[in-house]
Amino acid sequence: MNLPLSWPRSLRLATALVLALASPVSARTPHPIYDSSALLTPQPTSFAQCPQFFARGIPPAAPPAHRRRELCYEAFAVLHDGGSRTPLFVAQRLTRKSIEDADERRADRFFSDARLPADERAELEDYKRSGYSRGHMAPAGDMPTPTAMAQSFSLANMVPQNIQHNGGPWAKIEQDTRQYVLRAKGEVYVITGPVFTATSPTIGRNGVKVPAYLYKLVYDASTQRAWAHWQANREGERVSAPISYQELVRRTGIEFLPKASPQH
DNA sequence: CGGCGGGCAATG
DNA sequence: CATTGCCCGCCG
Repeated sequence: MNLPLSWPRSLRLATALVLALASPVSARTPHPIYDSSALLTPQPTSFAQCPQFFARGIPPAAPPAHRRRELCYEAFAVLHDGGSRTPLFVAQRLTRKSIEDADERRADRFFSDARLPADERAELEDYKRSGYSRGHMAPAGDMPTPTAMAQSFSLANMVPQNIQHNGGPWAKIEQDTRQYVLRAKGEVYVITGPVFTATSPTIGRNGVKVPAYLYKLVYDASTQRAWAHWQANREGERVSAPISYQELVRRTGIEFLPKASPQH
């Protein structure tokens, strides 16, 4: 897409977004990046409509539960849990090219995801002065387009994360993952999520659950090798040695890389 | 040390 | 509501 370079940068950016979203925007509509409804309305709410984020096109097999909702975004997919008001997992497909494109300016505009029912979603006030940071599952630093960058700030992509861990060891794991993808032969599928315990605390009026652990599964489709990072969500936690795929499945109860879709 | 990427909050 | 400045940890 080539828009006139004589236009102001903001106009070119806004126009590109409007075309990309293929949604009519009136003259008084806010800048698409800053309008969560325009950001999300065209996005499907079933994994069947975004299989590209899953290895072999097959989403993880999680034990059935109520108040779980599938959300597709431009560069990632979320299984959201209304009980914890957080994602259960967030899936991405990364390639060398997508990482090379991941040079967008950080959007830094968090928003509550209006596609979720009000009694299932986190609000900005829940995180404010909670002592926890809004920790991306699909990292902002992975996002290859302005729209994907903006969408990554949905609270449906966030969990309450220890501030030091998020900015330290966890950020390093995210960087290491990007470095791995830059050297990989083809597609790398990454699934990131929280793990709660019976005594997990909550934050805010809506009771957003604070995870005890965070995991990040990395699956290199070209080598068929998989491993997982497993980190306690607490201050002082260091980058720990990766665990096996099977050990991650055992700890979470989620079969992240099923060989085939479940039979009905 | 500076740059970068993970965040935060105060300010008009 | 958008800008701006700031903190922190990691890395070259």
